[in-house]
Amino acid sequence: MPEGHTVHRTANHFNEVFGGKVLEVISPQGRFSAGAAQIDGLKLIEAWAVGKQMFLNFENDLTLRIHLGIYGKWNFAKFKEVVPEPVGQVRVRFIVGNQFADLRGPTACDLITTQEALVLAKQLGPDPLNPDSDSSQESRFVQKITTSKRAIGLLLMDQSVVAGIGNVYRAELLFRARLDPYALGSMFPESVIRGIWHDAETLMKVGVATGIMITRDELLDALPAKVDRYFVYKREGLPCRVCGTEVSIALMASRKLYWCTKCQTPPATAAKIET
DNA sequence: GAATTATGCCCAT
DNA sequence: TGGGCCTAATTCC
Repeated sequence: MPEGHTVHRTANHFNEVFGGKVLEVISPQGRFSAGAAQIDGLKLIEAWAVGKQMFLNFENDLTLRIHLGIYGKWNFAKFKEVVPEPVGQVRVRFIVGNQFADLRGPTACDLITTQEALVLAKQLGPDPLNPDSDSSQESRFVQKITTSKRAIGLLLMDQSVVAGIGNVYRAELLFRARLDPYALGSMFPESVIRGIWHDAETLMKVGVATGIMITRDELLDALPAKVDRYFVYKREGLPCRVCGTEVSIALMASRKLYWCTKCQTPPATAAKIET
């Protein structure tokens, strides 16, 4: 389920299982054979993530950049005697001791220099899951949103505005703030946008900790059911959990947008007059 | 067993 | 705006 929290969680897991160790790297599927050969037998220095991309720094300044896209998945497992045969299309397999990780269907799996990886990471927007001491990430986010004439629903999906939010968090963050996805960034007072940033931090940290996107506070203590877990995401035609109005669906930049037309409104009139 | 769908993003037009 | 990528799970006959 690749929104940013999943990628950070995977990076953490990689550091725990494979960090500082010499990896065996192969491409059972064959599509990454040349790349695998270049890092096979090298030590993994560190795994790190920005937004939806994960970076694996190896010795000799080589970094593997992985983006799961919409299909990509990781599978981590242990084995007893012999590594099990790969199931399905395994692009890359990492093996250390009696543990392995299989990567299937990534959009991107490229070997680049560590320097190139740093440049790429810098081009991404602020990431609510990469903490900073001086709130500069929050400031960047607020600046980008409040100076834009694009809809807030588009801005939250733009990885150069904020890195790591996807379709689920977009829908749920906007509902929690009771904001109309079509309202333009420049219509919002800074305080409201700061609120979204902090809510994103909160929700995505829960996502990293649990591996599940929990966006309704009452579900925090119970393992939520797999389906119909959210406020509005994938709930088109069902009653809004707050007001009972049918949840709406529309395409926004060819992605499905879910929202409640009654609960979610443009920013307050007072704020609009100011701008 | 076939068709549809997906939490993403690139590119061409 | 629409097609392509690329894989597995779910839904539809």
